[in-house]
Amino acid sequence: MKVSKETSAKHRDALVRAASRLFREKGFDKVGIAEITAAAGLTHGAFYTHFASKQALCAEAITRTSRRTAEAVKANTDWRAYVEAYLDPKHVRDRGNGCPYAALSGDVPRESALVKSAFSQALEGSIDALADRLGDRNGTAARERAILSLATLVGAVVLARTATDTGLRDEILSAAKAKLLGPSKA
Amino acid sequence: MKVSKETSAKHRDALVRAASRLFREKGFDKVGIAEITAAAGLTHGAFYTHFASKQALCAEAITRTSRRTAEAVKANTDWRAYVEAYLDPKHVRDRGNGCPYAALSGDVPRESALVKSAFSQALEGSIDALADRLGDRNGTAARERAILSLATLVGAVVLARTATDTGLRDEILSAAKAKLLGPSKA
DNA sequence: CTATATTCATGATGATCATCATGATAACCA
DNA sequence: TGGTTATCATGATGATCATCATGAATATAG
Repeated sequence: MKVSKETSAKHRDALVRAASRLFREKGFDKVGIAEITAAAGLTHGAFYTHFASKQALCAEAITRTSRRTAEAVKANTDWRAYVEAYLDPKHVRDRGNGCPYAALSGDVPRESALVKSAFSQALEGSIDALADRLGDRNGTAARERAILSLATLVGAVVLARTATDTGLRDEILSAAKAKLLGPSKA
Repeated sequence: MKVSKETSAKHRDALVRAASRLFREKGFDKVGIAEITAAAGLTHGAFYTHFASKQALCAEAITRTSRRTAEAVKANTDWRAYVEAYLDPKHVRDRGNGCPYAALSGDVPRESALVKSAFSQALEGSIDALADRLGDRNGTAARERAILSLATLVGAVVLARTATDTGLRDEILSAAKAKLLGPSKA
């Protein structure tokens, strides 16, 4: 069953996309090759013609998703809207389509160097994009502001996702919103 | 090989302690029953006389560790020192003995309801303890301040742990320190 | 002091999983 | 167009793992 170069490329892309979503949703360890290939409309046999290993796919999925994240940051013109969407219960619920940093940073330190370095580079890129987007303010360097905003956003969503009751969840989200969009300065 | 009630209790405690450390260090999925029992000086056969399931042990390990965390917060009298230790590279490196929220929040949403609810209750307790400790300030309620501090601390350490190079890691830690212990107010 | 119940060790069991082997099909190149 | 090669499906394979079964040993109750 050979397939045209074009179709093969589509399959590869579908695998990376499916992996990206499933990894964010369930974590690296709770998603198998069979599940990923099935979600891409293939069977497990097709996997190793496209990727050297599961870890290699992890790395690629991270790179792809975080590139999209950085692009979204650069394209975005309304910081307030961005933060509000980020800190929305919908984002807390929809892990599979949300921020890769909030979804995966907990797992990354335990994975292979390949995955770690893909993630770390991706994070650098997103911090750069965010720093460009935010700029200096009140004597705090853009890069520091970017790092801080990211840490607060990620920390809030990660904690909010552990809440079993929506009261605590919303409290966490509101506190972060108040801080980031806060009383005086954004 | 029956063992005295006292010894049995010691074994149980050793299991919970070993699990707490190993789970924080490697995550729930990357630690097996055999590894935990071995770390406690037993074999896998001893496990099910003490716990109904791995998930039950997860829940108990979470509860125990976070109780200790909350107690440490309550006992602590030097907030600045606490934050500095939390945001120290040593804490970033030593996952197994560090903050359970930074180590496990990423995994918890994917585990069973038993684990989730243990974690969520634990988090509530720690927030309460921190709120008592911090108090109101600048018109921001203690509880909101506690949640925000926790989100920033956890977000910073979680992100710092993903950095492959110490430059980015230290940048993240410093930014959070500046924010929390900041220019004017602690 | 004896009978019983409990704790632990050894050793299945069945499930899951990443990865590999093989063969069929069809694209692509000469 | 025919031979070659790449891509996919089916079906191992070997490892890992949570959990259970069994038996030995001894603490503890009576």
